[in-house]
Amino acid sequence: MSYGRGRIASVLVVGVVADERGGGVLQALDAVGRPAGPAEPVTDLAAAVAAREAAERPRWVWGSGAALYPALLRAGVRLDRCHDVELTEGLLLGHAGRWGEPRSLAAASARLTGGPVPPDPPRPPEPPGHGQGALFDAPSGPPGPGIETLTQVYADQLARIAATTHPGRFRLLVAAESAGALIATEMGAAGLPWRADVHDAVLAELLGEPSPVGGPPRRLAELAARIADAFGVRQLHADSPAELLKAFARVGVELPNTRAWVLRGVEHPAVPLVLEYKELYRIWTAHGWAWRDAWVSGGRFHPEYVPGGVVSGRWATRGGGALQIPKVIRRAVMADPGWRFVVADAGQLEPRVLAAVSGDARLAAAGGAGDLYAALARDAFAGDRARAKVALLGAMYGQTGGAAVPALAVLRRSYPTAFGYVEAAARTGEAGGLVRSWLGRTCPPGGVPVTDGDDPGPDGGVDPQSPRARAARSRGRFTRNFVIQATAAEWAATLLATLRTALAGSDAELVFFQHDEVVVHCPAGQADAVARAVGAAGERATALLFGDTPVRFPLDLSIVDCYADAA
DNA sequence: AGTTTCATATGG
DNA sequence: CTCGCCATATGAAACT
Repeated sequence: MSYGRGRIASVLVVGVVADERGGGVLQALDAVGRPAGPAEPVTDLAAAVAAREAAERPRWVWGSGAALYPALLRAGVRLDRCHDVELTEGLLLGHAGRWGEPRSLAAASARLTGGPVPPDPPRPPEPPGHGQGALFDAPSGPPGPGIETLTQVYADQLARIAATTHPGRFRLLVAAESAGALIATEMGAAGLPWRADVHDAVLAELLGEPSPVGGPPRRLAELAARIADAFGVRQLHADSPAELLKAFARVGVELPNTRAWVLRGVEHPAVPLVLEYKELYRIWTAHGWAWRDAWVSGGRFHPEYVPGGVVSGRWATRGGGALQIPKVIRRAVMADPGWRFVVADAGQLEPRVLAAVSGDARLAAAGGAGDLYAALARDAFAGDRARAKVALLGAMYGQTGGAAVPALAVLRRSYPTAFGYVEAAARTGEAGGLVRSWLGRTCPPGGVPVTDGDDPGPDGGVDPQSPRARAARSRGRFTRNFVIQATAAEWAATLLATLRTALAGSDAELVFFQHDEVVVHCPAGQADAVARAVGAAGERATALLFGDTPVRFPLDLSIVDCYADAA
């Protein structure tokens, strides 16, 4: 078996719009977005798209993959690549400093022709029981933009992309973002294999039997009683921070809050009980029986992924908390019989991104090692890996206090170029400016710059305590981290898109993606080949983004039956 | 009664 | 002198 295939020399481009009756219009386009033939009205859009995909595998241009692709997928049509006008418009508006303006095809067209710009319609979540109803959900309002509108906006977007700071990079960003929309739809439809019986067993082991009346399960009720006992009271809601604070105060312990790390520093017989209660209570409410009934069906967990749902370009999810599945609950994620999971995790992704984008040769050399922190420690921290790590993380997050301060000074001295890179991003943000990721995603604008209209302090400077100054520093930390986090998201999205292409036509399916981690479900006999394909996708992503860089982006790969067993 | 904010947990 | 980034989800508490 082999994965991957060659590129076709010239990629055909076909625009597509849907009508409300399952039909639509196709339109071949040339390299600059002009019509390259007559518009082709069709009555069965899914069939027409499927036929064209099989014959030419074009790049599809459409208003919104989130709106069109689910119905195509339900009809059994899988597409190789697309240009998503709505996602691209969001990226272009951001690049132009017009973050937050409506980004729909209709809005983009209105800006082009000078008409009134309609606000983006709220996107209703896909109903959990999808699969019935019209092939393409009939919009309740007036008919959507036609094929001429689509082609005009597409051509305009191509021109605007060409005018960005780094057009080549921006094209990659648009391609990755568009592919992400396809993958998110496919992944949500496929779902993550989920064994309800194993989930039940985990819950029974942790929580005891569920209460028949919907109250807390047995072990939680027992813990609550023992906590009340330890405080010498009849009853106590351990999940209420206020009650807990009062209870501790009565036994002479004054606490600022009831966070776990605060409680851990307290000597009292109730503490270990409370900590256990918090942990189990969380699992019961957020990932217990009710969660399973709502989100798991047919042996799969079906979250709704939202690519680009986070300002940094990371994916979000709507409902189900798919990106916060606790480690213990991952025991329920089991491969089908005869199948395996290939789990790949990009270790130390963000510091490696800093090494690659900052142009700091010394840090880039360290980034060539399998363990960047260890290399950093050998190079500049007298072998102290822990100190090297807090220094680098502190620099990327904007830490200014605590034990990291001396380590940060070492970092600044040894890697001035890398340090200066994040410092510059922070200063730009503090001053109210915009920063961009490596491929050109732009951060949202901030508020008013700190120096304008702020009352001078006693020494004539700006009061660092003022709300405005605090907000400026907060925005500086945001922009400082944005240039790293957003670029890391781009690397991961590029890997994912590359991997999807490599796996196309095989039995392997992408079933999970979480920031810097991807899970593929495949027949056991193909697991080794899939693992190699994932590794190759990582190398391809590195080359596409950074070209010839000494920085490596190694993947921790494991082949497992159960997600919880992944390294 | 319904909505918003707070506190706390989870994930990266 | 305060000072670590991005999120989602829950229930309690505080609002309207």
